[in-house]
This record gives sequence, structure tokens and C-alpha cells, in this order.
Amino acid sequence: MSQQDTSKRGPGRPRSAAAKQKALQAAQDILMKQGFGRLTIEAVASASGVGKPTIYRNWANAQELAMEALILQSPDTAPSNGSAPPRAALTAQLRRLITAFATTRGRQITQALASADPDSEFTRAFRNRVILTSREAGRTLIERAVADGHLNQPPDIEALLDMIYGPLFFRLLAGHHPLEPALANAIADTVFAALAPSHS
Amino acid sequence: MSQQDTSKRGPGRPRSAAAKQKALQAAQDILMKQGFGRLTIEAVASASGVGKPTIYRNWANAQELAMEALILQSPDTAPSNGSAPPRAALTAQLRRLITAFATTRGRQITQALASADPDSEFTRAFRNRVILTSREAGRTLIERAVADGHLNQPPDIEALLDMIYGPLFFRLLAGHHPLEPALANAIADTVFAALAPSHS
Amino acid sequence: MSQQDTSKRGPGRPRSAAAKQKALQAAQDILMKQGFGRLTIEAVASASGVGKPTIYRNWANAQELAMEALILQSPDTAPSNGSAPPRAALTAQLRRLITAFATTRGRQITQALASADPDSEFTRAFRNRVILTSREAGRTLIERAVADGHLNQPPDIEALLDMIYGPLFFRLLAGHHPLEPALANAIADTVFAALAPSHS
Amino acid sequence: MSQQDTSKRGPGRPRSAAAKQKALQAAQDILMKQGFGRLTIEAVASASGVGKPTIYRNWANAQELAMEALILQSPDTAPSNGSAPPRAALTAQLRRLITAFATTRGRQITQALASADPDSEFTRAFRNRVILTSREAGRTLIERAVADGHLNQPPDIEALLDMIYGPLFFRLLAGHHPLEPALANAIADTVFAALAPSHS
DNA sequence: TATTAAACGAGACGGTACGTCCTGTCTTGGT
DNA sequence: ACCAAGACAGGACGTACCGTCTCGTTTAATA
Repeated sequence: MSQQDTSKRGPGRPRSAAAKQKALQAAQDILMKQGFGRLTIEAVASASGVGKPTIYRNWANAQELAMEALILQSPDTAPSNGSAPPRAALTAQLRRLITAFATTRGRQITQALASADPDSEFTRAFRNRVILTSREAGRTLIERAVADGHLNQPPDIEALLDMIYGPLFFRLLAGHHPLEPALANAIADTVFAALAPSHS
Repeated sequence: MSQQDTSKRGPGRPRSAAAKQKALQAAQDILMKQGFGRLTIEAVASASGVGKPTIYRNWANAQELAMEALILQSPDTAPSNGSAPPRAALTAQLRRLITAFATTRGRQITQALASADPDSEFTRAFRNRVILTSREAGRTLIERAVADGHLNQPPDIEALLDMIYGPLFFRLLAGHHPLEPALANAIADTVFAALAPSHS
Repeated sequence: MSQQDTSKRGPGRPRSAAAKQKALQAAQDILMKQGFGRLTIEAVASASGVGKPTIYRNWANAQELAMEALILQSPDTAPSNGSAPPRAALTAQLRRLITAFATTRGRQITQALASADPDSEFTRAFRNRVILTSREAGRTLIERAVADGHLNQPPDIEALLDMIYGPLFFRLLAGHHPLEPALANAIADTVFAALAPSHS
Repeated sequence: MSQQDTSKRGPGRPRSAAAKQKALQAAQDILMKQGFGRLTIEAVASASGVGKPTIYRNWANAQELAMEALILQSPDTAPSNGSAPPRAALTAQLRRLITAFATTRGRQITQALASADPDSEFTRAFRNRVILTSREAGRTLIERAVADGHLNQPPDIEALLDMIYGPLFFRLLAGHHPLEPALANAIADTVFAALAPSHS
């Protein structure tokens, strides 16, 4: 009888969800108003009224806190709607991503990724939630298009996905070119041109 | 002739090239042995025997110093050799980039880009030297291939270039997949498949 | 009654008396071995193992720290023993002061007084503890001698006290003449000559 | 063309008295407007347009420069006018000193004396010019009064002089009491009471 | 219901690095 | 030869955060 959880929890006061929430809220505010570089534990503690040790109980350092705050700000990593034709679906998803990232948040995500320990559990979770969901949705989309005969089987799906989603982060990171919606069409067109079924 | 320069120089003792060089050398050592996060002005000053004010006279902060040190470490951004067939030339260039970036240096470059002020003059120079030379070499390569009839004219050359070079930085930044040489072939193949001349 | 204090203490970790003590000890050592000019916050921090911010939490600057260290070094500003005849008591007190000040400490006290903010609370405390206790003891001594008929009432007691104790600091400050025990007798004799009761 | 100019003058450019004067003027300005603590070599160089090495050629450090600037500001160390009765002459001299020192300058003189190397030649000169001229004038005054029978021979003239002039510096240094003109009378009266000829 | 262990806020702790200022010395080119 | 300008190595300044550690005060599960 699956009694939910064996409830192995020591005695004592449980962690306060409210404190964690207040800290996250303050972190989001600071990210928006002051930027990634100003997101210090001290600033969050003083802005939220939460004690520093409580923050350290929930996150190992400011990067982790920033990543969790950035995850919460994720507007909607919702993948493309299933029924649309594949090229339009991919274009639409990329367009949504570009719109979502072309703000301060996009830059902050690259900063978080660059400064975080790449092997930490938190970083993995951040990557999954913020980047890889879209990339996995893209994989699904491609695979379905292949199955439906709209595309040839790509020889290296991982490389193809990185060619689709990499340009966004490249522009955010290097800043050599603005992150414009037109990029979405160009990417989708190139992918579909490269994998177009033979005669069609 | 060759009057070189009329030596327009303000009064006062000129900056010491030796001091700048010592600081850069120390910065490179620290980058290699301790990583980007340990590259502090204090550490460079103490390791190089150069005074802190002298360092601040040459660079506004540790990021700029790191960027200049990373530029100097650039092994060879030499573009592809001209005479090879275009696809092989692109593959070779990407392969060389991947080899050069798959070390600590690649990660450090993303960290520098992510943490630096994107509008600073120094950042612009860093971008040009470290990233855009390769990207521009790619542009030349593509344009020549188009002119020679090996490729169709791409509708958006900027997007195409970002699809070629973006995946490298994407993998460095997000770490979801290792930066392997096989990526070079996959990218080049995809590009040439997408832009293959009509009948072929 | 006299409920002493209900232990009014704010929240948070209380200041560490040990840290303060270690800093003071190091400050005293530096004063003795290297002099007032070498008493820097950095030196105290590094010699005592106390963090700089902790030092700044207790003292606003090196002068204040120096003053507190000098107070602690006060050997004994104990006033003269009551029962002696007044002139001998004054001579003895001056002699003790001269002996105590004719060392490095005397010079350091003038340096501290000269360099400190004259209106700060700390300076006031220093003045009271190091200088004015002796001066007030002198006042008591004079007043008792007047009451006992050994002296006439001086017209300006403040000026008289400064004539008694000023010469010591004058010599320490200007260095035109060494601070010798003979000065004690000369001062006491002059005072008692000036205020000798009429017929005597 | 550049005919040498055989005007007999030592080789090389002569030292500029103007530069020294400009530096001293700037030092005085800074002393008046910003105080002793702000009198740095850098500030003087930048305010006066004189190069730092030139300043170091004339003074070994900021204290010496401050002392020379303070000497120049000496309003009038003129001793008392000879013909007046001795007590009035002493009172008048003390009054003038008190007026001159009760400004910022008095405090600055104590700061200079306290911070300077007591054995340096410059400090000796400063002491002589700023302090001891008055004190020697006092000695002359006392000695003449003794010779004229207005005073008894003091047993320790050095101590007596320090009892006369010490109180001024004591008040400047310790700040326990303002430096008021009334002090002049009190001191003179005490001295003349102590050394009044026997029957009077 | 009382106990009790852990979480809470506050804030001090030892540190590290910051970026600035000043020191006293040393090149420069100009006069 | 001396000047101004200004760069140099060095070192202290006072501040900001780091991540850890007491404090005294809740708070809620357990006993």
C-alpha cells in the first residue's frame, strides 16, 4: 500500500517553503533590474529578508540560485503544436525561442551557463529545463518529419540539432549580430533544404 | 621616405611594453594552471611583479586582461588553404577549430565572452580576433564556392555562418555534448547538402 | 532596584571579544617594535590573524585603534598618594608621568593626539584616559592644598593645570629639550612659589 | 643657426626658483583649504603644475614641504616691544601667539611637529622658526626683568619657559580646552607671582 | 501537552579581491 | 642640466562579498 513516502524525516522544524520562495523572487527582481553580475547572496538576503544561511541551505552559490530563478522565469518552453506541417512548426518554435531570448534573459542564461560548474547537478537541471527541452522538442519534430517522409534521415542528428539551436546562443554569446526573428526562417529553410527527400 | 610616423606622442614617460608583456604572460599562466575564475588582478600583479595600477592603466578589469591573454594564446586562426576543394577546406577548418577549442581554452573563451561588457572596445577586438576571423574565413570560402558553381547562393549568409560556427560554441557553453571532430564533417555535409547546385 | 540591565542585546552573532583583543595586542606590539607610523590596519590584520573588516567594525581607522592600544599600555595613571604633603605629592606625580612618557610611548601619544579627529568620541575617551586623569588628579591635589591652607586660591585653575602638565607634552611635541625628571621639581616649585600663602 | 650663446653660465638649465615658489604657494593653499592630511606631494604637484621630481629635489617628503609652507605663513613672530613693563610685554606676546595659533594653523603646526622626523634638519629649522623664536624672546624678556629687579632669578629657566609656552601647545594638541586670550593673563600672572621679588 | 531538534533572522567571523590613492623613483622629450 | 609630464613597483586604503559560524527565537513533529 504505497503509503506515499516512508516519511523518513528527522525531527525539527521543516524547511520553510516561504523563505525559499521569497529568495527566488528577490533573485528574479535583481536579475531583471540589476543584471546577473549583481546577483549576490548578500543582495538577495537583504532584499528578501531571508537569512544568508537559509539561502546557502537551498543553493550552494549564487550561480545555482540564479539558475533556479532563470528557470522560473522561463516563459514557456512549450514545444511546437503537433499538427502543423514540420517546417512551419520548426520555424514557429525557433521564432518563439528567439523572442524569449532576445531580452536580457537570454544574455543572463549564457552568463549562468558560462560561469556555473558544468558538472554540477544543478547545472544539469538548468540545462535540461532551459535549453534541452527545446532541443528535444526539435528532435521529436525532426524524427516525426523523417517518419512521415518529409525529410531524409540526417546522418548525425546531434550535430543537426546543434546547427539548429546553436546559432541562437552563438549570437547571444558573441554579440556579433542581433538575435532577429528572420534567423528562424533561415535556419528552418537550410535544414529542410539539406534533408529534402530526393525527387519531391 | 618611410617617415614611419611623425611620432605623435604626448609628453611623459611612455608606457612600458615590458610591463604589459609580463602581465600578459602571468595572465596566460594563471589561465592555464588555475582557470578563468582565478584570474584576478591581484594574482597577476603578484605573479608578474607588475604593480596593480600599471595593470589598471592597460586594462579596465580582469575580463579585458583575460581577453587579451586569450587572444595571444590563439594558436592559429589561419583560414583554410585556398586550393583545396571547398567542402574539404571547410571540414578541415572546422576540425582545426574543434581541436583548438576542445581544451580548457575553449571554455575560457566562452567565459570571457559571457562575462565581458558586450559593447566594450576590448570585447569587440576579442570577438574579431578569436571568433570572427574564422567566421569571415568561412564566408570567403562559401562565397568562392558559390562563385565557382560548387554551391548555390545561400539566402541568408549570416545565418548560414552561424549555423556553421554556432554549434561549436553551443557545445562549449551548454556542455550537453562533447566537442568532437566528427562534428566538423556533419556540419560541412549539411551545408553542402543544403546548397547543392540543382541537378548535380 | 538597580536591576542592572536586562541584557539588552540586538539580534545576531555578538562581537568576538577575542578578535578585538588579538587586534589590540598586535597593535601594541607594532607600536612598540615599529612605531606609530607603521601601525596600519593591514599590518594589524596580518599580524593578529583578524580580518580587516572585523578591525573596521571595531575602530573607524588606524588612529582609533592606536589610541585604544595606547590606553591599554597606560602603566598607571594612578594619582598621588593622598597623605603626602602637597608639594611632594605633586612632584612625585609629575616624576612618575615623566618617567612613563619619556619612552617611545610619550611620543606616540602626541602623534595619536595630533593625527586624530579632535571631535571624535574615541579621541575624547583617549584624552580622558591618558591625559586628563592625571590633570584631574592634579586639580584635586591643588584644591585640597588650598582647602588645607597650603596654597592660595589660584585665579584660573584651568590655566594653572595646563602650566603644570603642558610642559611635558610641549617637550614631547617640539623636542627642543629632553623630558627630564628635574622638570618635575621645577614645575612644582614654581606653582608653590606662585601660590604661597601670604605671610609664610 | 644656433650659435651656441657663449654667455658664461654653468652648463645646463639653472634651477627654477619659480617652481619652488609655485609649489610652496600650492602647499599653503592646500593647507588652508583642505588641511594637513590632504597635503600630499601629488596634490601639490598637480595644483602647482610643478613636477613631482622637482618637489622631491627641494623637500624630502610632504612633512618637510608642509613645514616650510607653515613657516612662510608665520604672521609675525615679532617679539614683544622692548620698552613696555615686563609683565605687560609678556602678556601681550602670549596674546599675540594665542591669536595666531587659535586658527587652523595652530593645529597644523602640532600635526607637523608630531608627524615629522624629530631629528631632521628641516624639523630643527621649523622648530626654531615657528616655536623657539617666541620662546627665546620670552627668555630675553625674563632675563631683562631679572636684571631690572622686577623678578627673582628663576632656578630653572628652561622649565619656566616651558611652563609659559607649553600650555598653548598643550591645548592645541589635546583640545581639552579652547585656546583663549584669557590664558595669556593667567600665565603671565602666575609667572610674576612665583618670581616676585621678596618684600615687594 | 510538553519536548526537542532543526530551521529561522540577524549579523559577526576570517578571508580574498576590488579599484583608488599616494609614495618615491625612473624615463621621456622639450627648452 | 634642469624642467613638466607621467609611467613605474610597491603598499595601504576602505568596501564588497564570500561562505561559515554563533546567537536567541520560532515552529512543528514526536513522545
